[in-house]
Amino acid sequence: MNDLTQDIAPIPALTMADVVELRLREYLKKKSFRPGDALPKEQELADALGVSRNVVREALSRLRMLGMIDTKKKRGMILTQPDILGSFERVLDPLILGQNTLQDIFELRLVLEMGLADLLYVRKTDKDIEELEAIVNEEVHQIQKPFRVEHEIAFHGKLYQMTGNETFLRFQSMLLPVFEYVVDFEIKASGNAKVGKVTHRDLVQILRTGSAEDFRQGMKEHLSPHFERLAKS
Amino acid sequence: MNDLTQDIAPIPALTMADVVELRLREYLKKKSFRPGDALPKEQELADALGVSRNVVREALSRLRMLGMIDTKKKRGMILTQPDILGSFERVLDPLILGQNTLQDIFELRLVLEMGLADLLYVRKTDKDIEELEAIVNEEVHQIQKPFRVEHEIAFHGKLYQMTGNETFLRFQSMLLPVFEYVVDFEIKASGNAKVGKVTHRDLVQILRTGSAEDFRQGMKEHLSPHFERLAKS
DNA sequence: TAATTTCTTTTGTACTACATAATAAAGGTG
DNA sequence: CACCTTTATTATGTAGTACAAAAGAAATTA
Repeated sequence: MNDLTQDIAPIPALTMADVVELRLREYLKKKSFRPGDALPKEQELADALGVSRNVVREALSRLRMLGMIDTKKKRGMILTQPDILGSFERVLDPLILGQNTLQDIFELRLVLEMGLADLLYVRKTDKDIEELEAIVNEEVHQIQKPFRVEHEIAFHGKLYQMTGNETFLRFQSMLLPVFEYVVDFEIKASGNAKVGKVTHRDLVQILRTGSAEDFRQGMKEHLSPHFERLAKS
Repeated sequence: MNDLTQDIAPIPALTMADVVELRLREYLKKKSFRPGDALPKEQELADALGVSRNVVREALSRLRMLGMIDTKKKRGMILTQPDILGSFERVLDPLILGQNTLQDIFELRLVLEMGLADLLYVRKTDKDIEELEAIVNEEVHQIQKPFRVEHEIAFHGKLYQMTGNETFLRFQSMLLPVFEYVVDFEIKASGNAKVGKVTHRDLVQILRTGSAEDFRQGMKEHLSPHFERLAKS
C-alpha cells in the first residue's frame, strides 16, 4: 500500500476558530492596524463573522498567546508588538520533536556559530573580551559533565550577547537545549566526546589579536568534531 | 518621571486560560507524554482543574495552533509533533514589528548567510549547482525592482535548499520579507541601492571550483554594502 | 472645583444544550 | 460463521445565556 498522504492533499478540517483566526489576521492586515490601535469588541466581531463569541474568544486567545493583542477589562483590545520568539520557545522541546527536526536545529546552530564572526567583530568591545576571559578562567578546573555544559552555555552565550543583538541572543539560548540533546545523543552512539583542538581560551586570544576570519577558522576547528560527523552521515 | 516599568515587575494579570495552558504544559512534561499519546477529554481536564470547559478549550486552542495537539471528533486529542516554525510565521510581519526587532532579524539573516558555507559544502551536489546556474542565467536580463527581488529570493533560497535542511530553508524564507523590508528602508534613507562586487554568477563559479572558505569570502563581498552599513551605525 | 460615589460597558468565566462525526456495538443476511 | 448494514454511543465543535469583575465615564456632593 502506498502512502497516500504524499499524493492526496491532507483534509483541511478547519474549525471555526481556525477560520476566525485567519479572518482576523486578514482584517488586521487589510485595515493596516498598527500596535496601539483598538479592536472591535468581541461581540461585534462575533456578530460580524456570524459565529458565537465563544469561537471568537478561542481565536483571540491564540493571538493573545502570541502577544499580538492585549486586552483590558473595559477598554477593549489593542494590538501589540508580538514577542517573535515567545511562541517559538513554547514548542522547542527536544522530547516532542522528531529526529529530523532535531538534526535540523543542530545544524542551524552550527551555521549560527560559523556566521557569528562578522557581526561580532563589528560590535565587540574590550570590556566584553574581559568578561569573556573571566568566564574562561572560571572553567579551568571544571571538567565534569554538568559544569562543562554550564560553561559551554556561558561562553557561547556571551559571544552572542557581544553581538548586541537581543533577538539573536535569545534565539540561540533557545536552540541550546536541543543542541546539547543531539550532542549527548551522538556521544552515546559514538562512545566518546571529542573536542576540537581550539579551546575557548584560544578563541578569546583570537578575539584580542586576530581578524574576523581568524576567529571563524578557530571556531570551525573548535566545532570540528560536529562537522566531521556531518560529513560522515 | 522615571520609567517605572524598568524597575517594577509588570503585572502578571494571568487569565485562567493562561494558567490552564501552563498547567497543561507541565502536565504533559511531567507525565512524559510523547507524540501519539491520547489526552484526557476536555470535560475531565476541566473538572480536574476546576475550571469551565470553555477555559480549557481556549488553552487547547492555543496548543492546537502550535500544532502540539490534534483532535478528532470522538477519538479525543492526541499529542503531535509541533511545527516549530508555524507559530513563528504567524508573527513575522514587518508592519507590526518594532524597528529594533526588524534590525535584529536583518542581522540574523546576515549571520545565516555567512555561516552557510560549511554546511553547504558538506551537502552540495553537481545537480544542485546546475540548477543554481539555471537560476542565475534567468536573471541576466532582469534589472527592474520586482524581478530583481524575485531572483534574489530564488538564488539565495536555492542555496539554503542545497543544505538539505528543510527547517533552515523555511526559516530563511520567513526571514526574507523582513530582510527586504529593512533593505528597502535603508535604500530610501541612503538614496541608492549598492551591490557588492561579487555577483551571483561569481558565487556559482566559486561553488564549482573554490573552497568553503572562498565561498564565504565571496558571500561577504556580495553582502558588503550591508556590513558597511552595520559598521557605520 | 475636586473628591467621591454610582452607573455603564466590556472582558472573563461558567453552564447548558445540541449538532456532528467517528467509533463501537448490535443486528441482520448470505 | 463471516460479512455487511444499521443503530447507539461518545467526545468534540458551536451556540447561547447569564453573571462576576474591573475599569472608565458620568453623576453627585462637599
